[in-house]
Amino acid sequence: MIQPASPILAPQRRELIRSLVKDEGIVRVEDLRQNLKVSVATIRRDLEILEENGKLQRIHGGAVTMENRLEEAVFDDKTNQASTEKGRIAEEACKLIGKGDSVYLDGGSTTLGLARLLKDRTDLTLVTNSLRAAAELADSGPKVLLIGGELRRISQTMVGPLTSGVLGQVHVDKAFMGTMGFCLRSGLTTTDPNEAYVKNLVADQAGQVILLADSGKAEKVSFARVSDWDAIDVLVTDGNLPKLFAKSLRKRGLKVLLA
Amino acid sequence: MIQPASPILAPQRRELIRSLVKDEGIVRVEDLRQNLKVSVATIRRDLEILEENGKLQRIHGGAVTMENRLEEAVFDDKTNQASTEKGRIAEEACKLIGKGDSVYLDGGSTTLGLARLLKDRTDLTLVTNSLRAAAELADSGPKVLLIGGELRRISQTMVGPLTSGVLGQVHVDKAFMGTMGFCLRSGLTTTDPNEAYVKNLVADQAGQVILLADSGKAEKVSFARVSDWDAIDVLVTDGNLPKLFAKSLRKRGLKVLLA
DNA sequence: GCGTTTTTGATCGTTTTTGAAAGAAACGCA
DNA sequence: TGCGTTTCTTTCAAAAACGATCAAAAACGC
Repeated sequence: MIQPASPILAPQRRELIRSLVKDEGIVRVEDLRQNLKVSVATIRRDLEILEENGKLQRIHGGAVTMENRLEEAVFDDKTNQASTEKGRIAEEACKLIGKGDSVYLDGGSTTLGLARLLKDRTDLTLVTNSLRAAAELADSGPKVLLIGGELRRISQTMVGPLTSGVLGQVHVDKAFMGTMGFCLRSGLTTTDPNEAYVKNLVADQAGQVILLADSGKAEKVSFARVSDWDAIDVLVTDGNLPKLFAKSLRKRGLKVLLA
Repeated sequence: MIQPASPILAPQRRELIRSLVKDEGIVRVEDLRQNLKVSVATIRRDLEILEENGKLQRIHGGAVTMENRLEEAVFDDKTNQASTEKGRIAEEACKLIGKGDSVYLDGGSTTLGLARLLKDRTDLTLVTNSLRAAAELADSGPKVLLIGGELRRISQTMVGPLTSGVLGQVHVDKAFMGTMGFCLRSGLTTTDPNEAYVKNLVADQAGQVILLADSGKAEKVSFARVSDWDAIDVLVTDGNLPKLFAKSLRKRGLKVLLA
């Protein structure tokens, strides 16, 4: 049966606009009016609602995706200061994730970069203690499990003994860890003992432990000891790592990947 | 759609609507009226029933599948909607919190309002399954513990059996719970069984269980049963709650506060 | 068959959505 | 900067959809 131009329901129309913005990156009010056969007033109202819901960002004459916001671009640069290196490390790490894997994602900027690469990986199960990683994947992506625990404000991660509650009940194939410093003698260190506690718990039970750290962290030692090198299976870092350092780690049985 | 000469039975019609919504993703009241040859009043009643049974989600002019329901649109509408009432409810609830208390904060818009009022309460320990509540208190406020668990995207809460890991290790003086519907006969109900599971765990071990719900939720029944009224100690709602309702609850031993 | 309960359709007042119009603000260009 | 044009916000009224209520119709049990 052919419908004589059956009108579209309001929520359906808004969903249409939302996906259009997502696909095109930008839409114009006038285009929407012609395509959707409603008045500009209605279009504007729709955009207003969608903006309130955080689905898009209105601009003069139309709307753009949240990602396209200038503001956000600035912000992203900040988090990725050494963004080229950290981004490359994240991309390299991403290649290590197989289909259907269950992975743990530690807190930190490098691992956060990895989280951004997983938005389409609905095949994965992701365990994390990072609120930012969870926020990054809030709308789509893998199944997300958060470990509980005390919120450490500065890093926006969950730490401390309570984390054992959930961590004791799950297993991950691969754990991607961050660190504040790594050193041949002292192993891995971080600033907060509670944070270290979690990293240890994870490392203990993960099938494979993969450390993501830019070369700037090499030979840096922080306050809280996390673990020795034998807890680590793979190190993904950048090409500026001293060759002797890499060689020494490889002799200890680690796989060292330079992004 | 082909019509039998004889009228069809009501349950048969509803099943038809249900499968239509499932297939099409969206249906319009007017279309249903024409195809089913019944009045709009009947269609509306059918949709109402199907919605109560969790089979679909009503929207202005029709209905959509539960999967299609415009995610945050639903949630955010709620945060804005009766915001004055919810704000008052939150303020009233806030008065119940004593110095140094440990409190649990459930997910939902009303409890989120309460979270906003706690930014200066550094004396508290707050346990929550809500990422939004945690985000609200990300910079300052009480000590925050998050329970772990699977991330439920639509509500941005952690749900499911894994939550028992942390919840088993903590005790809270007061638990502030939200709900999708509360009803004298059916008690408390919500949309997701995993969500209900968490609410139950919390209610079981909290010193005092305080339900925050605007009167619009009264006599609404959702899909997943949470608990009976005897699990609740205090109900904080608004003045629009039918007096008989309040009276009946008080008779059952609940404290009913009208904000 | 008859009284009762359930279902249905109609009506009315209310809420939501929509489109139009007028003044304000932003933009492009000289 | 100033000016014309486009776009935006605000406001209002019409239209569509809604919930509540009531009476008629149908289904039901005995």
